Amino acid sequence: MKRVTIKDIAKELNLHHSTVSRALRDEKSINPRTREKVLAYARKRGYQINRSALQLRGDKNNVIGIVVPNINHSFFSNYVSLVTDLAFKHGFVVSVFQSNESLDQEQEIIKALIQQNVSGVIASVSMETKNASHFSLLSDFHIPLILFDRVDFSLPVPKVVLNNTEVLQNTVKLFASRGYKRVAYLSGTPVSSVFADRQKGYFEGIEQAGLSYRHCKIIENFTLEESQEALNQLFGNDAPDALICDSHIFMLGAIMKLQKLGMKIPEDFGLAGFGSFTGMPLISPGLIMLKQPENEMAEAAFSLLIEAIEDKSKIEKDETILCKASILETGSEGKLYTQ
Amino acid sequence: MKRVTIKDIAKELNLHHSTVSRALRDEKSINPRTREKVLAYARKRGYQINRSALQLRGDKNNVIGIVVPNINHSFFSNYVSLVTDLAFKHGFVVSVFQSNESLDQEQEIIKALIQQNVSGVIASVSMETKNASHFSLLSDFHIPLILFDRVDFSLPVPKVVLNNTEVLQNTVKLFASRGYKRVAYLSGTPVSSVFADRQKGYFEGIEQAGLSYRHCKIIENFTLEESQEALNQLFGNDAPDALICDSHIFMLGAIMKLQKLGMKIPEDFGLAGFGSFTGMPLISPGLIMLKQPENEMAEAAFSLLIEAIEDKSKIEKDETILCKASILETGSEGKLYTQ
DNA sequence: TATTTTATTGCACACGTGTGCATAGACTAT
DNA sequence: ATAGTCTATGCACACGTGTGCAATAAAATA
Repeated sequence: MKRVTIKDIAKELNLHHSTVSRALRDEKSINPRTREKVLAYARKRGYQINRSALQLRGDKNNVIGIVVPNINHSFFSNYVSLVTDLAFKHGFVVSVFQSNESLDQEQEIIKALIQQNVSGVIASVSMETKNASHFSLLSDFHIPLILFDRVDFSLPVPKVVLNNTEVLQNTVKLFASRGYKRVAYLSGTPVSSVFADRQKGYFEGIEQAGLSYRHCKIIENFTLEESQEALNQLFGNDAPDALICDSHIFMLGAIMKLQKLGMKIPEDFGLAGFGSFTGMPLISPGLIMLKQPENEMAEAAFSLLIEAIEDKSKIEKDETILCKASILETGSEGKLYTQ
Repeated sequence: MKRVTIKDIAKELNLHHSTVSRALRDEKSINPRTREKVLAYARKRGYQINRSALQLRGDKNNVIGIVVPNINHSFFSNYVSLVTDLAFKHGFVVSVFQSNESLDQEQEIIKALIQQNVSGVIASVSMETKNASHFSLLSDFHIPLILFDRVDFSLPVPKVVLNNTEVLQNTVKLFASRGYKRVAYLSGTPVSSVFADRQKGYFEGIEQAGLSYRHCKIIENFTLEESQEALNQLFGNDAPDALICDSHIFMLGAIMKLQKLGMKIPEDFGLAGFGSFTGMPLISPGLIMLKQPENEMAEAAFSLLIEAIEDKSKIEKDETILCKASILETGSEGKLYTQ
């Protein structure tokens, strides 16, 4: 009734456990007859290797840690889903942690990752984390780390990020080229590298397009309520004629606001934004969708990690992979502006 | 530069490793002066316990396995998020697996869970899994299992499910009481317990309400395209005047269809469905939302698991916790029909 | 002072696995 | 027949931790 081990098999077959171990690993030094006997008995008893024992010997335990601010967020859940599949295909198992945007929890998570002896970590830092130096504890334990999307550029590790600055520049310029003059922006707190970079891009884009109107509203929590409040202020006086949103929730709020005002997209108003939900293209045509290449980003992060796990000398490789968002317009079929 | 172990600390302080172990665990038999010395040095060197070694001794490793069909699905991502937080608060770590609705992968996952020596598992079985007997392998290894949402009632383990049959009965009857005569249903394949139960409830509800119209369309893949195809057939001839949807995607398709037909909700047509997305209540008022008590379900599953982990005699307790969905109507404020 | 109790620490083992080395037996070649 | 090679298996150790028991020293009691 107990879990069967290599020693159990050895005792049963009157062999030494080392012989059984070798047989199970298909070592050439083992007599084929013996190997068959061992394999047959192991199968019969449902033997499963004990990875804790392996790990204790110094072998890798093939666990990858994934740290995200919140799993229940379409971007991150998709990303976790992709990495989980990639990992499983490569014989890894994932441990998932969410920081809930809290620095304290992030620190606890790092301890847990170390105690678990994970083979490597991919992390997106929390909003609260201005300084991600606690992540360097991982390198003290020789655990490779890849930063993803929300990164701290001061950490000397490989990173995968979106071309946030450029996308905002291009979106503003696209609007300008279409004749919109008053392009506003609903963003998140610039503590996060993502939003800081985008805000930089927004202002640069305004500059480059020769526009004068500039309104960037910061939204703390990505809820419909907060976005509507911000929209009311924005439309109160000095209203925009185009808007870029950092979240599909903001876009939803904007669509509703515009419906109330009786304004049509894109004739009366230009609307662009990151993220989408099922059917959004069909609810309102003429939307500019800023699409992150999620598969590409996940795959890049994963292969960087595998590389670092297999060759630890690369842990400190301070390389940044910049993935390009595409700018699409909803309609009968999505039109591609930038790849 | 190497990871510091108990033995390292012992050597440095001229103590036996067992003494250090006891000091770190705050055993009363240790001299307070010694303990302080050990703690100070451990802190200084950044000692972190090695859970693999612990686990090898037979102690629990505090890893919980979560198996879902797909992480990137709002219901499951929310559920994984909730369980992850609960687990972390209780000193557990989660390993997440997705079966991609594939039986093969599910079997691989079970092996991985056993090799990892997880303390317990919460699983939702895949669509492809008609017979979940492979899960019983876990019990051979004395690993507690809780089934969640998508369950196989033939397995003698604790389960947490929604009152699927009842909800569909009640929704049909609610529509009937409001004067709708032709209530249709868009569902998933009844291989899954969830949809089988709901379909049963639909037909029972029709029966109990004394209606004659009955149209239950099965949709294989929950995409907007497939749902629109089904809706076109449904509205082709013998059209319904009310519809119950198993997914917010179907609801979205229906809303768009109704807009095209110029029909208003709820005056001309009754629409109900499971799942929601941000802002749905504001897109169309008068919707009947069938809301799963996600927190309650996650908490129930988690506490069942903890119970089973702490007292293995309860592993085989074949108990089913039935959580009640609420039936809400969107509007200025959600109106509650059933708790 | 002799003896018993108490306080603190060390020793040895176990958990499951893999590997370098030694050993034993069988076969080959001179 | 003796030495040498090859084949197959056993032995012993290591990984990091915790615990029952033994041992030592110090303190308390008689």
